[in-house]
Amino acid sequence: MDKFDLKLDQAARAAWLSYVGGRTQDEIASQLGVSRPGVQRLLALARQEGLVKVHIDHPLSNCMVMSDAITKAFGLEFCDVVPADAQAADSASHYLAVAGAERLSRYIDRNDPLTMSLGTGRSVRATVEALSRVERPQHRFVSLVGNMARDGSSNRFDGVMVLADKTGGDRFLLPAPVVAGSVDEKHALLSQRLIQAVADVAKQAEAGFIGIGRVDRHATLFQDHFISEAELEELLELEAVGELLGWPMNQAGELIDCSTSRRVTSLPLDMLKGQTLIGLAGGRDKGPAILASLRGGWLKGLVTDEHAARYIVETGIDGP
Amino acid sequence: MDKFDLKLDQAARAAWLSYVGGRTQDEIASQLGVSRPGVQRLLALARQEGLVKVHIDHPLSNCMVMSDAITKAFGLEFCDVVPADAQAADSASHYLAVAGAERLSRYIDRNDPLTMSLGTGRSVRATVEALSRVERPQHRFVSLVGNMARDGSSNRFDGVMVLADKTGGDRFLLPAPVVAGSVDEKHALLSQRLIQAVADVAKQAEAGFIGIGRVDRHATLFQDHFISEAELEELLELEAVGELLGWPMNQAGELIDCSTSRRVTSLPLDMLKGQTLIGLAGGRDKGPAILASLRGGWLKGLVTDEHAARYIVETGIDGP
DNA sequence: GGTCTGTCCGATCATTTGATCGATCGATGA
DNA sequence: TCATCGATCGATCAAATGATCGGACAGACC
Repeated sequence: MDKFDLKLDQAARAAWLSYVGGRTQDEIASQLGVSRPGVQRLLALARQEGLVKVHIDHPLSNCMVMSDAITKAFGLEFCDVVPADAQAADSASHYLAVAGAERLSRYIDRNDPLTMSLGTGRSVRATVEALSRVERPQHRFVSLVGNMARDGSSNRFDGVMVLADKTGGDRFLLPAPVVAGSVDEKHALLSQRLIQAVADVAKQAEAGFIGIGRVDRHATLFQDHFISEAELEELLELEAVGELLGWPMNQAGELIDCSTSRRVTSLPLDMLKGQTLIGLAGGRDKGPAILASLRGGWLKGLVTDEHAARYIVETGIDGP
Repeated sequence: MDKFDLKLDQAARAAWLSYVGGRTQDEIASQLGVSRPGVQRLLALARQEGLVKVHIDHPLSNCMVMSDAITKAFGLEFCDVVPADAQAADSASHYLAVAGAERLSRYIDRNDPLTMSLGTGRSVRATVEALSRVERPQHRFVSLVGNMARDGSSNRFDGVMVLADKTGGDRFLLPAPVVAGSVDEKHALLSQRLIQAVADVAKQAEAGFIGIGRVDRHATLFQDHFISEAELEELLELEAVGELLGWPMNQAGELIDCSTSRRVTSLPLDMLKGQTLIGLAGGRDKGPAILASLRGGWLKGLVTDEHAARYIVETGIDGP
């Protein structure tokens, strides 16, 4: 045992010289009188035994911890967690938008022609608005969700519109309401050549940025009158907690089949499993919805904030 | 400034991914959307700004033994001994600074308003520079030593300045030279309202971090022209071996009364006996000075290095 | 409006680090 | 005393890192 302690002592010394002193392993080797690989082993030992404690002294380090945990737990390609701003609740959505825009611009900046799909929602809208103007007429942007209200008016501020305006790219809108009036209407809509053409383009998209909706009294779907109060009640009855592109899902992320979901005109989520779907949502209230989306494995990337991330980590990843 | 903060944010992210997450710079680059050299620069920035804190969590048995011996022998509250580095004497002061900063941050991190006093010297300066930035505007930092040179210029990089900048706390500087030109000038200075006000704040400090100066040909006091060659000779004649805040003392730690010491404007050491004075100094050459300070009982804590510690243990504590 | 300067960015190369594998030394048992 | 097993050590190579350089962009000044 004494031998091991001696080694640990030397390991600690090597760690000091390396991490605090910034010496190279060669220098440490000559100082401690061992070979360079020997120093290597000492350092490995020091790390393994937990002698080396690294602390990043910045508020973001919290976010990084959670981001890492979420990425690993749900097999994402990335997860951006923006810091919560205690004194300015309204700016939280702005942070989200900036972070989202940064991800988005990674795709847009490319010169090769690109097809990108977009969902709807405040987050998506804010994200594209936060994007800076670049000339990319070769790109194509396509809606994954109908952008018409029930009264036939079309949302002028659809994400696709703004994005196409900013880049000069082509736009493909889905001229349909999010939720059709009846199953028959839905089938009628979906059989239209125009809509099928848009759907075809959407299938070719290599990535999609979509919002994540909660399903409760404050649901966007309900507040924006895409679904009626009775329909909301039915969804709640069936334990829906969130929705992606209008498709409701339960806590486990399983799609819910019901009278409402049968009338949703958006592209089926199954069809999009091949492409990189990126969720944008923040706020503790959205936590359950985001967690459901992650559990269902629908997303490849997530941009969220500290509040939601904390909910997800605490609720979704505590068990082993 | 906003731009700089954003950069720092990203630097923190990069540092986290690199040091905590163990990713390679390539992975970080693709994750943050910058080039690899970009990551490199971010990491350099993070280190430079002190975002990265490394702590080696192992008591080196050698250091530990001496630390214990010194703590007991001189009735200290603590004694930190950092490992020595054979080559590269310059980095030794960095080790000291890291250890000192760790002690210092124990005080600073507190939320209740705090008054701390600081001496001058390279060690103190390095220590505050190694401290990470924290927002603590409620704290007050006060000089124990005049921070003006004889030509009237004031050291912009006084420890108090840097510390106040880093925390946003209040600063109280002593607008006086360390050693006045004459006894009359000293009294004139000390009777100034302004200086008395600063002294009053200093008396309220609950802890002070001060350097320990040697008195010989390489004395800081002499090299920085705070005292003349003739004055140095006089001090050596009187067997001065060290000084605290400019107050010279002999081997036994007794203050020396002489033409020089009568002109020192710093706060009297007696007045500070109530507060926790913590000495920062390392290197075998500083051994005698440190030992004298300990023997005089002026210090409650010590941060030193292996060299000085060995000198102290061998010279000062050999008899039982 | 043009040019100039300073700053920032990314390609390239030298250095450092991490990992593998064969060799050597020591311990143990016949 | 010798053989064998095991552990540790150091040579070598691939990967990762740090540093330098040339070029491009933005802002300022003329």
